[in-house]
Amino acid sequence: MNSIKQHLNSIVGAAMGSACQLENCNANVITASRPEFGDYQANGVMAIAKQLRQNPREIAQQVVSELEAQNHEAIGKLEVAGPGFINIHLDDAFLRATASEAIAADSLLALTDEPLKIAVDYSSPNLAKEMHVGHLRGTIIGDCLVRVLEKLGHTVVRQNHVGDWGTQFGMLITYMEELSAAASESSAELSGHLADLETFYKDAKDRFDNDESFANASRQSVVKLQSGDASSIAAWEKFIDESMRHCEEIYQKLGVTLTREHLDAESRYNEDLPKIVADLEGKNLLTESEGARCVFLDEFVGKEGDPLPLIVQKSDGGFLYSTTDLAAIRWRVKENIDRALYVVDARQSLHFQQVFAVAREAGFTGDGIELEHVAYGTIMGSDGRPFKTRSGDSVKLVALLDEGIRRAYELVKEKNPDLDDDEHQLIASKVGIGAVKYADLSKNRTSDYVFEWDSMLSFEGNTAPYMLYAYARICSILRKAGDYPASEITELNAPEERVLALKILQLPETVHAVARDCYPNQLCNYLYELAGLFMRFYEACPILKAEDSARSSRLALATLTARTLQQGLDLLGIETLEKM
RNA sequence: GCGCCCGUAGCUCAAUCGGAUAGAGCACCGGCCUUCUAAGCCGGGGGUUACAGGUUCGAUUCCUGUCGGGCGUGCCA
Repeated sequence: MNSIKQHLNSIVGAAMGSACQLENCNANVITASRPEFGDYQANGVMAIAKQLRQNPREIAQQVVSELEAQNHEAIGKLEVAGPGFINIHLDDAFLRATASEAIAADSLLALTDEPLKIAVDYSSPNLAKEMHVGHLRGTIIGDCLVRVLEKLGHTVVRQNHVGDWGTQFGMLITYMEELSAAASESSAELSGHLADLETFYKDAKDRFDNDESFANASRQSVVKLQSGDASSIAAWEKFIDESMRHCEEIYQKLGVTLTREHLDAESRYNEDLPKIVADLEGKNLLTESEGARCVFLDEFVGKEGDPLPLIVQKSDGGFLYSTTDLAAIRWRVKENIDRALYVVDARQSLHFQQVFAVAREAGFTGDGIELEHVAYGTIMGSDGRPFKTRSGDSVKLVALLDEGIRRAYELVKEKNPDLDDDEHQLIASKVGIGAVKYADLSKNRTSDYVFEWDSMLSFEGNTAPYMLYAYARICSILRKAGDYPASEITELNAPEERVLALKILQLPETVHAVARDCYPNQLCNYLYELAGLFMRFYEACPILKAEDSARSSRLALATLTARTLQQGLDLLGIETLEKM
């Protein structure tokens, strides 16, 4: 299905064009700000009138006459209001027909006219350590965007840019080898040690800091690893494999679509890195400064007005994240990627500005791959500081998710004591995980937000449970309805019915906006409104007890609501429940 | 010092890239279950959108300044 807003935009825009003798008029159609203004409103006339120095109301009236003459089936009534708004009331028969079509079709969403190849770089944990809250937003938001883009028919390349290379791995491998040598441990026992990566890392770091011979061995290990020494590589692979297993466990628990095949490990670019530096040099972009090899661009200024470099090679010869990022851009261009999204913490925005600018300057961007830093804010504790444990450590993601499930379990048991424990467990895991994800996705991506168990699990307001509950209620009705012939929406007489049907038909415009702007909270807002409208419909309009045609029409409307909720939540990465 | 982001109800958050009377939830007060799941619905109070200017038909949104906060600012990722 196409978006109604898009449709109105194009017909109103065309009418404006012919009324004003202009091409490409932007009708600027939005959903009406108040119910008495109709369903949609076109705001574009005022801007055009200003440009032409004409009376906006007169132009609006001309546009309305033009549209009325064209007799569009979607439009029921038009009126000029205020300084030059055009209020649009949709035609009821059109709404009924469109909603009925949506039931017949499998999905409310049509594929995009312009399918692109889009790379989404997200999650990106460092395999030396365990995943923590710092990875939550990127993982969740990235996964939502990936789902949305794929649903619209884009080809999506997920890239999990894990950190699997660098000096710290020398230390970890050395520690790992030391442990296995000391106890001649089997690999199973070794896994036991690695099960708590955080402690493992700390212990290794302790050895590194306090034992000179261990530190030396670690440094040598790095050199051996980088020169391709077989046994070092084998140890490294073992470590990476084990660490990756931890990530997968979390992805699974979180219901995220990432798997091993989406790995875009930084080690993959190892061989490209010297070439990147050489190419920059060849383009006269490279400057040696304080022993490091840098690219200076005029637009970047540091402290005291000094030029600010993007360092691509350290004075010790090592490469950096920036070098890998440049290599990745090149790879994407070679793969004909049209758009690359970097779902990464907002604190790295300067880094990306620099990398993107250098890539363009060096001609690495081909015919203009679109590079976007999809920045997100920090998760804060209730004290307004970045979210940490009481002792000041970063909160492990496993622990966080388990706590969500545990808290949900207590609530589910209390609310619905009749269900058996298996059901409690299942509901708790979906509700707990859904609550955590939804709490994140429903906030404006770019701002910091406060992590609060109580509000995300209080099951009230704009939360996952509220929507899951709405869905479960519908399922319950449909179960009780048994066999019913509901395939058409034949009446939208009650205002609650009409408003609900219209909201359902607005899913496409919402999803397209998310695909364009990468703000998942737009979808959350939409679903919250949808669920709220259903709740009101539910209170106001009996379904099972209604008379024949009303019953079947309302069952159809309920079915369509359920599907829309299910589809919307699925795009967020949240699983629905038929009972709760 | 410079750069980026932010400041909306007591609290947590919205506001469809400039639209009409700034919306929800929590908390507070009051109603609704012999009727489809009350994890729900309805009503009430609560705002000079940090402050001061400017741009225009119209500003939470854009510009300037002030105050307050966060982040970043050359060998981490």
